[in-house]
Amino acid sequence: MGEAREAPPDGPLLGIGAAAQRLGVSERALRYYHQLGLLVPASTTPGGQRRFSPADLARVERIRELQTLLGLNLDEIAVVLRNEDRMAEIRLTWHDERTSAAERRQLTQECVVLQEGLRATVEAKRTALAGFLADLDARIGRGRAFLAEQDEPVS
Amino acid sequence: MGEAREAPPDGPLLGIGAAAQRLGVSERALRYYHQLGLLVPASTTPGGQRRFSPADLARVERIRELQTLLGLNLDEIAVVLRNEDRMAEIRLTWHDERTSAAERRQLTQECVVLQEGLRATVEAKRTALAGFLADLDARIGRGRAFLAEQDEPVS
DNA sequence: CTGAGACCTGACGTTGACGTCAACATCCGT
DNA sequence: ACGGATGTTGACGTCAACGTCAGGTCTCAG
Repeated sequence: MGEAREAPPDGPLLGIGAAAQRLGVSERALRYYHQLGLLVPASTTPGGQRRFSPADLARVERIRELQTLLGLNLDEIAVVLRNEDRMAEIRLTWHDERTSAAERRQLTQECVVLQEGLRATVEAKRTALAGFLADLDARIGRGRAFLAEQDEPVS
Repeated sequence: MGEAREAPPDGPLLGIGAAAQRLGVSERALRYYHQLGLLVPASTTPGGQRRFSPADLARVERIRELQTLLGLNLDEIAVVLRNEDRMAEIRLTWHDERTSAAERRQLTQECVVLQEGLRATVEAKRTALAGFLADLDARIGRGRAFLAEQDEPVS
């Protein structure tokens, strides 16, 4: 308990090129996410270059997931991520500090409500997808039946 | 058998304004879909105005579904729809005509393969969504636990 | 037959999420 | 200390999927 004060034991920090290559995204995208405040590099060199931690990379993966899987735009993703950040922050200052339990309760409440909103939309999407799959399976089944019927013309 | 030759018993045909309103999309979108060949109105007036059948409306709903649910772009959607159209067409000329059974078999085979490709991507998406939901539930669970713990400070 | 809508075809504008290029700055191995 | 790889900030370009005019045409109730 207490490895380092303000420096979480980051693994290797990557320059923007390496990070981009590892993630399979463009450097431009990473700069863009930074510009929007979606992604703040773990540190920057005195000269102003971005250095990305593994946690940063994970965050980018999450961004892409929210994009491709849920079809959220970057503004919506910002909301989701800010929420998750607050939850994490609250858990960090958990038994710590006396920042008023009631206040914390309030924040947590808000976050939970928002997450449940997200959950609902995700659930709806999954349900719709299931229906879609059933439909597809029906089509495929009919197609396969057709093919089988032609393989054995006379039973 | 033989209600009308080239006129399937369409219900009411709608003008583009009514169709758009009923579907909750813009007239521009409908014209755009038509322009791309995604949506061909059931008929057009001698003066060149589009008249949409219920089947056309269903098609638009499917387009939107493929957009929002699967995140496909209109080109990809065109592929999917053309496929489905061919399957339907084959089923229509089913016991009819002598357009070579082998040929039909070939087409069906192709369609089934494509549909299965789509199925795979949809399935993958659903799986990913399930993982996502589990993650969300975990977060929400932790939040709720926090709140409950504060409601009963001493057990 | 007529006129108020409804509709048509261009043609240009918009928005989100970057791509691309220019001109300059920084980092780091030797 | 140096130089090539790597990075930085603007600024403009792009692409899909429409939005938004303008200027003319079609439809259909009365």
